[in-house]
Amino acid sequence: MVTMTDVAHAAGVSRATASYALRGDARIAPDTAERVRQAAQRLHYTANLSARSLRSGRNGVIGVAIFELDRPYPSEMGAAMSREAARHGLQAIVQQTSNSKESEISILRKVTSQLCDGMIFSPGNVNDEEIRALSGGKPMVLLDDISPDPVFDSVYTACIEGSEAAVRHLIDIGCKHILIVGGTYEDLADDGKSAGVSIRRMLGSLQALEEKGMPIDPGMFLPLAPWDSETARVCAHRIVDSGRPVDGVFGMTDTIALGLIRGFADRGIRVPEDVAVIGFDGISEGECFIPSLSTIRTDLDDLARKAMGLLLKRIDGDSDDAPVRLTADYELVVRESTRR
Amino acid sequence: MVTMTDVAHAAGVSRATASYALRGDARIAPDTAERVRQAAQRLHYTANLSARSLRSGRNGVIGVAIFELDRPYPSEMGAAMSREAARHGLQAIVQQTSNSKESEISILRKVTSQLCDGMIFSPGNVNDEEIRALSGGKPMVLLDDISPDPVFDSVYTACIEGSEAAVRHLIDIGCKHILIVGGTYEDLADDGKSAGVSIRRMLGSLQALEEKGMPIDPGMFLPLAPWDSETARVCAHRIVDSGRPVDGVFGMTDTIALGLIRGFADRGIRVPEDVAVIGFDGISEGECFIPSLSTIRTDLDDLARKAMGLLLKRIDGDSDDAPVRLTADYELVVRESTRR
DNA sequence: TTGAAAGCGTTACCAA
DNA sequence: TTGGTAACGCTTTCAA
Repeated sequence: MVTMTDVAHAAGVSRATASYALRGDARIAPDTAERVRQAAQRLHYTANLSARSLRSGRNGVIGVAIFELDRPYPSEMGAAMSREAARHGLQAIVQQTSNSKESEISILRKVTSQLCDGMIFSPGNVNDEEIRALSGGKPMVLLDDISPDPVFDSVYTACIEGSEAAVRHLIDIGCKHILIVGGTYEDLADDGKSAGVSIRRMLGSLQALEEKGMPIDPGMFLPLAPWDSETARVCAHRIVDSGRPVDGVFGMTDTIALGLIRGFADRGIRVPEDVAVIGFDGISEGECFIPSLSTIRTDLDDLARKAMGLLLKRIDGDSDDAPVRLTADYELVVRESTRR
Repeated sequence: MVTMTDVAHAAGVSRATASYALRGDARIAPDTAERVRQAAQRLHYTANLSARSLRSGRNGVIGVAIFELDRPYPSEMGAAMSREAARHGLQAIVQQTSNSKESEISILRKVTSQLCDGMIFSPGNVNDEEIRALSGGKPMVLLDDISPDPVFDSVYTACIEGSEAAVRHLIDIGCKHILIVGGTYEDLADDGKSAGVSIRRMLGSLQALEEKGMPIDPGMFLPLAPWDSETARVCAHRIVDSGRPVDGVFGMTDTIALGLIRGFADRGIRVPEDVAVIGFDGISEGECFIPSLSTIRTDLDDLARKAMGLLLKRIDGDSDDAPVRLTADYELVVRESTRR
């Protein structure tokens, strides 16, 4: 391994000079700096990030923790974060929490442990207080934080407005018998404030129904666990087999919506002719599907920009303000699954 | 930030003793060790990985570099690697190379830079020599390395055998006019040895055709760049519009195959009734698609197990052997897209 | 404009 | 069984 000492030696300067030269400090004479750079290149020198981090507390690495790497939405989000980090000359490292508390804790420790300068984190099973204790004061931005009084900056998906737009769209194209898949009406009652994604998507749906003067019936809300396409597929079978009238469905994620369409197809129900289906997220899988999926697309580039912006501000110490909450842009994307 | 010194102080022992105690060294008296552990827990101590890495050269982190985080196959692979790392008590960090040389180099530098103990790397635009120069002697396992004389251990997808199985399956179900999408026949000629994924998938396809005594025509092989579903969709349009007879298609990746099916649907061509379609990879998206996609599924758990096994052997210094090459298991999965 | 030297938090050697 | 101490490679202050 070639170290800074080697480079300094090869260039005939001290370690300090080499360090300054390589980071472009103005105090070093141009020709000295050039000599050092040449030596570094010749020796294939790369800075030891552990040493740098240990000494200066910074290493240019941003941690991104998402639920599952093998699901489209979180992984597209991780990709957006990586791109955004690169735009700032930083390197993102992505870790999956597997939606387990143990794993979330282990990842949070890594932040404390100086693996990265800060972290963007999707909390699942761990609350703000636990995060604070584990973060050791390192900057952190949360995604869709459900804490009632926040400790960290957070960026939200536009669950309420987006779901409202989704259900409004179903009503606008003439749906009379709408189903919302992903949560139950009962959950709405006991949870006034600490509203998770599922609750907020129900709230938005309700707003659209009320606004349009549609009848509201608790039976319109169907729970689903886990939120995956196979479960949704089975759910669609049950909907059809129950014989209840349905002409529009809002799946709380695209993955759910695609599973529903697949389940309807299994029973000979056509989308959009018999039932219109709309999802939420905007994963790229929906574009290629047959029929292509209408959805509320979260602008992941905007989400990444906002999250990274907040994080970098904290990292640079420019801000000691109270926690900030931002919401990512979204857009209604109308495709074949609701076109009629 | 609470350090080992704080813990040692709180437990009334020296730093050295605290260090040994926390890592369960047998030399420390049980009650001393317990006292140290209690203190560490009470103070929310977490080891500084940078310091550990700097001193001992190890920090329990494994790097995984994949092309794109937002494509199903690489991200499912990243997930498999993360699970496998966790099974060994290690933490995987995933980085995307965005298939750019600059980015691959920047990531390789991170290995050298002690961010992780070793790396699993999908080389795209960087050759073995460059990797060796940049890796600074750190252990590395490559995926589908195309180098003629390898420097590193490598794990391969079963491109040749898998593609052979795919095309054989098309022939078995009665296809007479087969197309292979993802590479051109001309590429086969100049590239005898350093065979990339595309070339190897063509070679396997050819073997099946020969074995079954089917006529071979260079026009059967259609290039595609980039390998994504939108491009494949357009390709399907062109196939249909050309009017050539086709009753079976092998898409070199599932993403290609799904795009082809979508493109056929755009032109009213039914899969599998008019054209049977099979892909390669086994991404979960194919299960839910309409029709569900037949494919050669790479066993990603097996791939991860083999790659991690090789890497850990090198990290532990158990092996100074010549580079090892292993191949991941695969399986033919027959679904609706070739069922008739 | 450059160099010497002091640490950052940890581990590992050696001595007690 | 424990403690002192010297590194690991880098950055940064202070002097020259």
